[in-house]
Amino acid sequence: MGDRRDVRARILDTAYELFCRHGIRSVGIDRIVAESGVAKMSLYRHFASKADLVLAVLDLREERWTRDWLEAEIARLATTPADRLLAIFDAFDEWFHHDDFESCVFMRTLLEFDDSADPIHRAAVRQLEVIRKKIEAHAEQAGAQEPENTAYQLQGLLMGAIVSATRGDLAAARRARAVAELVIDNATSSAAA
Amino acid sequence: MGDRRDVRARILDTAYELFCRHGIRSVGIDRIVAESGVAKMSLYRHFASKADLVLAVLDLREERWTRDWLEAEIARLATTPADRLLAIFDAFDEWFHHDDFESCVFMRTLLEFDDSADPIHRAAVRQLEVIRKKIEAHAEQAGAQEPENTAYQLQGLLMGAIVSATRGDLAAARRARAVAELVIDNATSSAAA
DNA sequence: GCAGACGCATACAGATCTGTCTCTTTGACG
DNA sequence: CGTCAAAGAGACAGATCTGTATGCGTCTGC
Repeated sequence: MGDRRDVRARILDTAYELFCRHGIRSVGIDRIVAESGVAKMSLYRHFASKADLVLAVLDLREERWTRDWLEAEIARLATTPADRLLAIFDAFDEWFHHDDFESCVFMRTLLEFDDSADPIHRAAVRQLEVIRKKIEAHAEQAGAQEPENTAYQLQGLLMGAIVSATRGDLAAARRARAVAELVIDNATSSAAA
Repeated sequence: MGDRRDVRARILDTAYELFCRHGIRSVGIDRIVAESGVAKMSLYRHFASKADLVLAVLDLREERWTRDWLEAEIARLATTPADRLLAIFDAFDEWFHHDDFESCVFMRTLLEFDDSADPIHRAAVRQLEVIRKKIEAHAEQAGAQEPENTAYQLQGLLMGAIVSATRGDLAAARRARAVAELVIDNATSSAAA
């Protein structure tokens, strides 16, 4: 096999898929080993522990989902700053309609690890903050009066929509988008008053 | 001990506390047995399996939280139908500020059990629907044009706020309340237009 | 070619988990 | 008091989990 050099990548890819789809605790090391076609000792050579692997997967999720996918979708779907905020909801609508919609691993992990001192819990919190900061930057560019507050509100809408989509509501993003319009109008128009 | 007759209640109480606080998978039967001071065989005499106990806890949560607590708070905090919708957010604000805020076991369970055919997953979905139906009834009484849509939107706000509170945002309910005002105004005032 | 690192395979340790079995004790009721 | 069902206590089975140890093949750099 020529993939001698990217054993670490194979492990990480498999763990990424499994953790994102099924959560952390319900996926065992043995399953990751089996599905990645790798020796268990190779996994523990590259990652000190399961927790270490989880943290690596959360970072990879930031790279692939938050940075590469979400930002690209926002840029693709909208041009003006105000449209960009709404485009997040359009992107989520597409996401929810994917056949293999896997829900949000950050929220899943946050709820699964309830100890706020746990590094895994903290990593999930941090990843949600990364997303909120991106929303806040867009809100600022769109002229929101209180970008931080608006970002909190919009992210709340997004997270609620994810839970709704996870229980099978495919219209969740569109419904949330309608609310987001009200929020954005209110946050930007109060300047004119 | 005089609590010979309510062994089942002691088990259920302990499981309720532990499952609601820490989730399902991270709480083992042994811990429930130890903390309820009951013999393991007594637990399995009253509940066929752990899954059975989980379903009983979800039902108990509906009774205690959804029916007894939430409805009572709504009635206590508001009198008019429109105020009642907003009172949900006020109740959540108090809930989030409890020292022992335990997050939402329905959402936690929904995300923890990703198989939509699993009875536990389905029970969590059903419990969230029960809550949405209650919101819908209040929305109808408040004169919303599309009570179902409004209920979906308000519940999305509530669920997003819960995630936010779980990551430590104590202002989540107040922020969501401000958005809810926009939603309710929009849903009820479009009749006048 | 050869040393050493890397990967595969697999057995294993030790913990934990669900669920069962057995034995003893206790309490309710006739 | 005697009976019987329920509860307590704890060992146990079997599965699964994380993590380690070992032995063997293979590729790479020198």
